[in-house]
Amino acid sequence: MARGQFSGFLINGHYDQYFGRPVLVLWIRTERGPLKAIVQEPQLVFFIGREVEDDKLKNLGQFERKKIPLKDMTYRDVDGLYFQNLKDLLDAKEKLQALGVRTYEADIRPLERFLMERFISGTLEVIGEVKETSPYIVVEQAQIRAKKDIAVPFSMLSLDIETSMKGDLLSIALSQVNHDKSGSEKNIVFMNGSMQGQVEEATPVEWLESEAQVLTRMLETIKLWDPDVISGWHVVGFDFKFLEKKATRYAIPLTMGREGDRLNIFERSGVSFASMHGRVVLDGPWAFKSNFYSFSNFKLDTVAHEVLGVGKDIDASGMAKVAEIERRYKEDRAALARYNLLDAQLVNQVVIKTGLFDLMLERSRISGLMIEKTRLSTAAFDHFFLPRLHRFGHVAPNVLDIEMDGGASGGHVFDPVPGLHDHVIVLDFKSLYPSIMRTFHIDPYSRIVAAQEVDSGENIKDILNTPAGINFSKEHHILPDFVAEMMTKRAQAKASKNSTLSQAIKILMNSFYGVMGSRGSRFHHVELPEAITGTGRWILETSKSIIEENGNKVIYGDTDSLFVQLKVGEASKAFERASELAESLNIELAKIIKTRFKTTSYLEVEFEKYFRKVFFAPLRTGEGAAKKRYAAWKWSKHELDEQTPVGEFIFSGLEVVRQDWTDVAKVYQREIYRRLFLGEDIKAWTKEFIDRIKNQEFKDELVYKKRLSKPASEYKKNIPPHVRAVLMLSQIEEFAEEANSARDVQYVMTSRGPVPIQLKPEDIDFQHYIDKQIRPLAESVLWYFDSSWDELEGGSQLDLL
DNA sequence: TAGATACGTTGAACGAT
DNA sequence: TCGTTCAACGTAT
Repeated sequence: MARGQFSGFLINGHYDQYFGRPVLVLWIRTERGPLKAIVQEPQLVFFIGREVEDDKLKNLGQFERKKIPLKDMTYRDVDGLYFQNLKDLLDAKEKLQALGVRTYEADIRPLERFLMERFISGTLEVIGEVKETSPYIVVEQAQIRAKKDIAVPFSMLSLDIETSMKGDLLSIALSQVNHDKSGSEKNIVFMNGSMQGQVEEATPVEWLESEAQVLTRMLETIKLWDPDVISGWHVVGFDFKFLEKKATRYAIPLTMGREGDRLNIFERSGVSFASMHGRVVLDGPWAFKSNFYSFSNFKLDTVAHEVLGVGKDIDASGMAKVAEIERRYKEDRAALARYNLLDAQLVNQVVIKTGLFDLMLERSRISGLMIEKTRLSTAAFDHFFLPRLHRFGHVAPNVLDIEMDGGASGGHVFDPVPGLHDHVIVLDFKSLYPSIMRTFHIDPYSRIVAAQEVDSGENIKDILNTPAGINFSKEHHILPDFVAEMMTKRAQAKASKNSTLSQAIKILMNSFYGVMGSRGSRFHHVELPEAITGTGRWILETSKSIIEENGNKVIYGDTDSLFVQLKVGEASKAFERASELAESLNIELAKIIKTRFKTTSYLEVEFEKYFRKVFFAPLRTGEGAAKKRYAAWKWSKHELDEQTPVGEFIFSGLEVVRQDWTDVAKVYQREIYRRLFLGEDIKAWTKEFIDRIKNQEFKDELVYKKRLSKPASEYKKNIPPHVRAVLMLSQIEEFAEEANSARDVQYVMTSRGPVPIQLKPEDIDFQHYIDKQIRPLAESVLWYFDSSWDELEGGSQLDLL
């Protein structure tokens, strides 16, 4: 056996036993192909208090207890318990829990512990005995260490199946690309049936005789093409589940994994996941959502259209789509193959064009989590925090041992002044919560150090008391340094135009506050989020005072933003004045923080945007103006000098941005605010608009769209309109199945009440739309002119006379 | 195989009139 | 019929 050295990107891995000995298996994408690294004898350990008597450990099987120089987070000494295999460790954890003996870090899995203790994040180096080189490299006795700045090309296979209404497998399309954008592409469609229709070169089809043959050829092809990533649109919840049923029926195991292992499908809190050895599963909509992409909706057609400007081959949805698929299967299988393959290709294209997979890789590099786990914020926190905590001499509790508490209050929102305001600038604190953590040394470790200092009365000058009255250590901390490192990296990424890396860092930093506030984190303590939000509120209030002492008025603000009204004379130099205000606020805040807290401020206020006009609508229920709801006319600098500035209309929180309002309401609201800002007529136009609705001009803009948070039949306390619509659908046999599994619904209001659009109702209640979708939006603005809806109607009646 | 809180609006449900 | 409460949804940050 020759020794070899490789470097690459960690795909995934797992704990296993080889010949009775524990090992970790790591799948790595290297420049020289896929590699399976086997690490012998990973450390299997958790901790218990030193005072726990050996007596209590009698029935735990084989383990070794060692004194180690570590304490828990209340400064109690701990010992390590070292095990021979994972099962013994988990058994011991259970038994000790039953005995009421507290364990520490017993819920950390061996692979994760291995990676974090070596500071491995995404890329790594493997040295060891090369056992095999084909079809993948196998390295035994592998030694692994972190290695940075490695780029390797991933190959991605997109899979899409077509099925009939009664559950036959019609075809499977596979499309594989290299993720390096080289453009090379492999395509195939396996069709269950004989050749039919006009076959084109771009759509290679294999005509097969049975579902079993289609399945078998798919598995053979995946093995041959050997992709690093398998993707698809709802590929887990639909395609994989469907294939699994067929596989069971024909006793053909779904050996899609890199070493011929079966596809593993499992559920967690109602969501389906899938995994296999050596390949990443990338489910399009799920991956886009968990990476904070936003589209009008998450249908492949919509996303493809918004990203690529192209659509699917079959322009229909629901039953019509299924019908067209079946028609093609009967009459034109080549056309079905084209459609099937196009869907598979579209998934690859949107993933590449949006940079989704690049972002997933960057998040893996930055967080240290494996690609499929990058959404797990608490795990990401553990990954950087735990090894550092150990080096400072402490172990962490299990997640389940975290104390429940009332939770912390959140950010501050100012009461806006209702009505129209001229010349308003918006100042924003850049990454407010991370910069608060950095400035005020907010961190699980610095909190326990300060608590210890208070208890012992030693080193009191080390203590920083935050505005919320919570203590942290100035000198001893982990998170503030990590935040500093991330901020520096992000600045470099921005300077070198690496927006993907910058985004990955932003996502990670933004998760810290949530993690510390979450009872799903082993580091949760209510004082941590409370110190952050409390400091945030103090900063916002202090900033308001500073600005108002200088004669400008703060008319609104939310968590990390301040809306400042310029004075009459300042309007013509709005942009210069805005930058000055931001700069002087930074300086003033830093001074106050230096004086009061004896620490350096890393807070940074930025001038965000200039609103020529902004309108805060009155509350529909109660006094004053609504928070988190405004419309604005934003100008850029050059527009100050233009005769007819165009600007941009901004809607925040208003109906325009809500998907549960109808299009007719949105069309109306956009226009009424445009007219408000430009000083054009509103009343006559509104009357006209109402008439247009009555004249049925907006027949296609009347659909309500709403999601269901649970199956329609489970709504018990009350039955809202959108649920009524689904229940109506479920009464009709043709739609019953669709209705029972519906996660969202589209309906229109008729004289019979809400009716789902599938039933194509004709008796639309136009008056409902006028009263419920237009009137409230009109009244918000009419209020400003001391006018009312009734007045409008009255006027309309007068006109008739 | 758990990031957070703050907020507004609608309409059903319910009890009092 | 009216007023109040609250479930449900979607949003801002």
